Amino acid sequence: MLDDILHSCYQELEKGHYRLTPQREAVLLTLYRERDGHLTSYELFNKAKKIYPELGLATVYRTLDLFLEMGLLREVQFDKGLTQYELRDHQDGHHHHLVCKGCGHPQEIDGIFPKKLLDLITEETGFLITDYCCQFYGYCEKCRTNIAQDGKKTKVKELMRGEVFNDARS
Amino acid sequence: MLDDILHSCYQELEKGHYRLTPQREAVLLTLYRERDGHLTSYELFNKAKKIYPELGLATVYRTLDLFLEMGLLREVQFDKGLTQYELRDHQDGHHHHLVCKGCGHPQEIDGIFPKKLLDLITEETGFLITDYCCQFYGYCEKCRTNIAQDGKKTKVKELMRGEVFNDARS
DNA sequence: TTCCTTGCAAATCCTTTGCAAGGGT
DNA sequence: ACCCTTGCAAAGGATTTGCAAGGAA
Repeated sequence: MLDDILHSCYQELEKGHYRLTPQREAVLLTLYRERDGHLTSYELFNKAKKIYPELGLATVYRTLDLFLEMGLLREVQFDKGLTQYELRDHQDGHHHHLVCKGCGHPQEIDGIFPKKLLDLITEETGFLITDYCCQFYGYCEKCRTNIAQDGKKTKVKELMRGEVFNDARS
Repeated sequence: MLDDILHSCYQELEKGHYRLTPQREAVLLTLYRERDGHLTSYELFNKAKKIYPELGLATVYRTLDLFLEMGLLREVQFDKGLTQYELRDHQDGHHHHLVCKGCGHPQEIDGIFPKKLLDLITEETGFLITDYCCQFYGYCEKCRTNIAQDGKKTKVKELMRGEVFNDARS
């Protein structure tokens, strides 16, 4: 699986006469290792740095832009000003997100719209769909329990910011 | 309709011993007037300023936070670093977005998941859904034509940034 | 008096950019 | 030699925060 991704990445890069540098490899490998989570650029930077310590943050951003353009990645935005990245999984199709307004932790659920539906939309609107993503907002089981217990939504919300920024999920 | 919104807003505010100040009213009215578009905080600020010229940008942000917490609004993020706001429409149900990767212009399409589906998700995951939003990415009719004609995706992409930031849609 | 609310300016956070240097081809 | 790529530091843009002042309850 990783080999597949690396290989297709290498091919894509070659098309544009780009190189597979150690920096880019470190970013890709990190994205692969953490493919079940949703990494912010900063989380990604820190983790990839462990593979290639000279890595600079700007390079991470540039690499992400490149990978995005190559269609290797997907950007997801759950929270204001926080962009998270995930490897696009060409095998298993799309998944959607359950974003908890309590703890901010995004769960994933599998699901795919029938191709018929997408075609129908294109037919009706002229809009050609290349990708899609659905977010469900609400409260996860854990937070529902917490809120039921002490009703302290606000505290949970503050926690969430902390969790996301301080990389507590790693 | 506007009266309904204002009234429910006033009630919500009262609950928390908050006030319906002219600033908040100006923001709300602007959101209502532009309910078919998707306003960035800055667009909102400029338009609301016409109603209440002393309005400050920080107040707009604070008001948006408040309204968000009250569930009056929805945040949508189509593009990195650009948060857009729209009044939540409790009458007509949900709508989804067709986000064009060419011109960046978001179209809306109506659509609603059957409540059965939402319940099923909650049942399976324990996640209680309070809101949801689906984005379809691709190319709108106009951009598809442009790309077919001269293949200049990049130029279109640059245009898009300009359009969004320079408030050309107003 | 109390405390919600505000405008302004400063601070902060995330992301992009300019530039000179490094390194394949 | 050419040009892709990089790290660093500076710039940029959006959002938040500190603070003193205004104003309703």
